[in-house]
Amino acid sequence: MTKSNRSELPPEPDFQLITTALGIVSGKWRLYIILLLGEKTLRYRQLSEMLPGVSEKVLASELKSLVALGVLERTAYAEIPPRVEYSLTKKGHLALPILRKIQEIGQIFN
Amino acid sequence: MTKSNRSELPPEPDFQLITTALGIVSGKWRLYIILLLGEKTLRYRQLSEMLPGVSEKVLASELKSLVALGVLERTAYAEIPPRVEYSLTKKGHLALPILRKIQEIGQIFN
DNA sequence: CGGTATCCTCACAGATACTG
DNA sequence: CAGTATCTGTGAGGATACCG
Repeated sequence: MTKSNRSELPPEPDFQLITTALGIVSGKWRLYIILLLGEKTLRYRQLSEMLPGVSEKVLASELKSLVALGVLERTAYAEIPPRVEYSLTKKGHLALPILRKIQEIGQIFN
Repeated sequence: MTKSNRSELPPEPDFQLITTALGIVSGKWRLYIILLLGEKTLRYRQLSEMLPGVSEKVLASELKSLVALGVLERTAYAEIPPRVEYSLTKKGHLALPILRKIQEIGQIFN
């Protein structure tokens, strides 16, 4: 009774949900990558240039993980030279508003 | 011009904010600890029992870090046996709604 | 009760060189 | 251009024993 709770979170923290969520965002570059792709689709090289300091290996493996998690979508075009674009999936877009909000936490504690 | 943007986030991701935010939540038990204390003040032993699987050392060091970051408050009572209570600071309470929302990301990707 | 003090280990971030 | 392959180190996280 009381009222419907169709999309509300339980009042108590849920360890499973937290673990899943942290699996998405934890990693020095992940959140940044997702937020960049939340604005527009980008090519690998563009991402690499927008993230000075990240090594090729780390960027590639983070992208691969995020694709596997269903956050990002990878589109390869059969051209020469090769072109690969990364964008958010539907789920990624669903999560985007919350992911953006995480930056507000940074504002509070800066 | 346009409209006021007193508390809005910039459209582009801010690496500094993201880094600060991740420094708060990243860590296997941190978010869980914060959300538990978001509901009520708890003693060390209570936290320890609500987090089966966390070792004494890890719990103590996570609590210490969160206190240092300004998320938690530690109150020790000069009693025997000793009593120590942990609660959210003002900043912690400010961040709480966003921190709770992070669980929704888990719902999306489960 | 509320922690330290030690010791361990292994996953993962990073640098660099190379390839389809 | 868009990645792999390989090697390396660092530190978060953990197990256990002990202390004020």
